[in-house]
Amino acid sequence: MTIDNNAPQLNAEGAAVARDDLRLEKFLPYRLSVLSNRVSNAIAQAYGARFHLTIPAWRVMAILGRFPDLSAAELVEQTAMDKVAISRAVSSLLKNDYITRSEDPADRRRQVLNLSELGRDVYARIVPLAQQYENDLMASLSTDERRQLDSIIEKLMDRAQAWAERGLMD
Amino acid sequence: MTIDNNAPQLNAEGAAVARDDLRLEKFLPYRLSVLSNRVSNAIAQAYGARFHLTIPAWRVMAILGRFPDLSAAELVEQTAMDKVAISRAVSSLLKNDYITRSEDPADRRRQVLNLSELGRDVYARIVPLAQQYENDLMASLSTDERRQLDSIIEKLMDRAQAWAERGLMD
DNA sequence: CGGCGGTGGTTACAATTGAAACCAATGTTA
DNA sequence: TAACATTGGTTTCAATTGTAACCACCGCCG
Repeated sequence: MTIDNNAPQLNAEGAAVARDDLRLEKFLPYRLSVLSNRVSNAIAQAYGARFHLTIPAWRVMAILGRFPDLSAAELVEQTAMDKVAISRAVSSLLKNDYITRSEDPADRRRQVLNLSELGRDVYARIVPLAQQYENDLMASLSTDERRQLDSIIEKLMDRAQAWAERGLMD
Repeated sequence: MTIDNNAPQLNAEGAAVARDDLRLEKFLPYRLSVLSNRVSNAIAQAYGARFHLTIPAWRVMAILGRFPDLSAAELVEQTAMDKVAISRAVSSLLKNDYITRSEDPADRRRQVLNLSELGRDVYARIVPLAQQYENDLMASLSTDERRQLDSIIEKLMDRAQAWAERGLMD
């Protein structure tokens, strides 16, 4: 943790007191959360209605579209979603016949997942839709801003990741 | 919607086909979601454990800390959270004695909310904590990047907001 | 071989969330 | 002032999610 020029002040009794109020509408974690929810919900509505897909299910398809022959555990790695979420997404995708599951003969616990014909079809229709939304977002930014955003997100992600691993205060 | 240079291609049968796969790890909505969850969860853990607060409850406190004498409906406006979430947060905050509720004599449906003494105290202890996390995030960015991020978020937010109001395709 | 820790994946159950119905008070219109 | 629509807020019920326990299988060590 670096220097902290918002360090708490002490009042007459020596108790810690916030130097100023928290301006939620300027507070980065809050803004990220609102932005992310707005974006995800809008997109999810677009494909969810058309194809009966939840966000986790679509994520699984998106990964399988690029990387065939993954197991559930490998999906966990790729998506940072948790085991159970993957399991549920997979079972709903199987119900829709959007993916196929086959046993790995070498390890009978492991199940190899792939998009089905139908799934590949749906995938091919959602990808441009998703990209359209992303393009629309990006269209509000200049080329420079896009580059900046990319690198900024990367940095913030690393930082937040570090918290998860070691906690903020160490 | 602007020009679309990722427009779907047609294959031999004339069916729409994605020109290229979706790279989820570069897909802005996905990255925002992961980032936002990581950040919020880390912070929520920090104050949740210490003060028995959920994210919505803390948000209510944060707003009441800056703007006393609000009603639940006004909180809805301020936070973009929904009615029910506010109602539940309020009732849990009352249970903790973090806020007070008094009837508006002019309108007996309306209930005026405020931080209690205890609530003000907790607020004063959480604010620096929250700011510490934010500072830590910001510390990974240059001054320029912070400015850029601020304006980029503003632009993206407007765009996503517009979707909610009119839909993407109009 | 036989036991045992680890891994892949699912199930069960509790907590959280969201949508819609609801109640009480107010405002509005006739 | 009797009806009816509106607003503030809560409750109910179903769907979603998270945590922990669980089963089946693998691989290793004695």
